Amino acid sequence: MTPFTERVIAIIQGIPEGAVMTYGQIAALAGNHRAARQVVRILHSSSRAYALPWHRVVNARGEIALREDAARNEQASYLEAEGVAVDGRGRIDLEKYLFTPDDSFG
DNA sequence: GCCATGGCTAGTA
DNA sequence: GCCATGGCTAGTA
Repeated sequence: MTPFTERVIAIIQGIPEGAVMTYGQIAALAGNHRAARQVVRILHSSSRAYALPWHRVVNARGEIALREDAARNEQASYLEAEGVAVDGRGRIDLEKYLFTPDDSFG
């Protein structure tokens, strides 16, 4: 486990219920703003092992990024269960739901 | 070589 | 729509 990966995992574990973060935002916070795709890889391979709230991660446009319908529906229903509104095309309003860790430190 | 991205540009209306 | 990106991993030697 590299430091970058550890930071990504810690950041994802810190996303609160009812909020989302983007791949690029997580990568930037972990120290490399260009490593968004690595965040994808980590989610893909480590979500289960680390019990990550994978459903709270969306792309920069506020859309569910998963390809398969079944998986998209699963993510949408997890989000809605937490109070995050998802429209028919899998879009989330980032103005409302984006979690920016800086907020916590007022 | 993979990948659940992101940012920019061309092309349409 | 295109394609550069980058940390990681599988597969070979």
